[in-house]
Amino acid sequence: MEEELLGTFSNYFEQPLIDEILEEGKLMEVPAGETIMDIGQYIRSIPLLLSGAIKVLREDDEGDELLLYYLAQGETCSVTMACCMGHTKSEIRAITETDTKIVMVPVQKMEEWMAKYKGWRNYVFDSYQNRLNELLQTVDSIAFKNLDQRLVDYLKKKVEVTNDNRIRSTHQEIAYDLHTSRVVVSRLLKKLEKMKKLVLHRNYIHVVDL
Amino acid sequence: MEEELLGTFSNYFEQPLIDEILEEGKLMEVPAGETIMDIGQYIRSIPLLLSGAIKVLREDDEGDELLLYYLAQGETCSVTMACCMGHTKSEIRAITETDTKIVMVPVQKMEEWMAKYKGWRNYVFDSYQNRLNELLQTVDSIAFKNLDQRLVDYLKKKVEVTNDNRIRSTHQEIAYDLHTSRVVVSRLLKKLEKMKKLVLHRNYIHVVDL
DNA sequence: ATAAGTTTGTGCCCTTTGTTACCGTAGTTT
DNA sequence: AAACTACGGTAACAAAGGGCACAAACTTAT
Repeated sequence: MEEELLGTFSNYFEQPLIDEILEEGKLMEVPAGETIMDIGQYIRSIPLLLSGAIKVLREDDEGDELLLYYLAQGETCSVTMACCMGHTKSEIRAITETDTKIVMVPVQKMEEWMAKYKGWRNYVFDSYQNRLNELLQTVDSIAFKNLDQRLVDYLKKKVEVTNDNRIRSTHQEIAYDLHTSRVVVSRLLKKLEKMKKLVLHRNYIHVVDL
Repeated sequence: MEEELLGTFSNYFEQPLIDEILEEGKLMEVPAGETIMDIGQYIRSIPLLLSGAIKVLREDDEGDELLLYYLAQGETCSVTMACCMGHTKSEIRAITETDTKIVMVPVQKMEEWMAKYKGWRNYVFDSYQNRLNELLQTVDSIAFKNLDQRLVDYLKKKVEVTNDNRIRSTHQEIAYDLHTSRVVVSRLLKKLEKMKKLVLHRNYIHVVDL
């Protein structure tokens, strides 16, 4: 685990901090598709993502979902951090998009390191900044763009994050992420196929050029 | 200024910090309707809101706007802070909604106090948390609600923030904030009037019961 | 092989929201 | 008073997206 920590975070973290993380953090290997955090849960540790990708989503009272953003290697979920610090319940759900390796750090340590390590402070702040910017982009996307464009953006992001130009999702799953209906997604995908941007198959989509 | 600072922030800030703010901060009194921060600007100081309210909005490339949230007394704009810390340009526009009193604190001090004062750290974190949550609510609102409900929420919030149940806006201004057209706003407002929830007048709306 | 379930394609219609156009009213300027 | 401007009301139409129904293609279980 040390090499991975070093490789991913060494530009942020000083050696004593790395040592503490090794000591206090708990390494988890999670397969794709697992819910590692859910709405309404209390959170006692925060995740540092060593490898893989995690999707973060929001749900309303009626169970309607919306993808907020993906977390990639070296990132952490600030919304979760915010919940930790405020000792409130989680506002979001996090699901592994690919197989992942995660270090879980207990909240108390996180607060302690805040005063103790400049590298940690910087990391936490940069994370907040990144998350805020991602959220702003999400807002832009749903406020200013139409579904065609949102779908294209979604597919691009998915290819990037999974590092695979075959998207292994059903139309229904995509519809949930974009908070729309399966019929609409099928329609738009067909349109993209006619434009030669992708090829549709059962259970996966081959992205050619978006 | 000291009394106002104390009144607003004394639950967060220790006395030496208050003293430093008094020394380093610059008090500004800004009338309603002024743009105090604009998209693309570099930011050299962050605002602490002593009194009044500020509206924070986002704009896309085509100049379409969307209200993100309001800042109230004792709050600060985390998106701005994030820009400061990352030394990037502002992602948002901030306009005074009412007459306001603001203390502007230079970025360097803010970073310095981060290591020095626990109260400041807590304040900054709570701010981030509040902003993230507000942004999540904004996302919920545009993703899951229809315009009727968004308009009602908007009017409620406006009454709360200005502490005035006469909303002094034209339909066009409301349309800009909600990122829709004037005609649509007029239509929905008329519907609300028929439901006895408000009374329409030229240049202002008398909110009765939403 | 057959049945049952899942996934996708598609036509039709409805609701919500956006657009255009035009009018009346109030206030302002000349 | 006439002309102009900003604001709001409304009708008619357009576009985007959602819902329903059903068929076809494919997969899995029996």
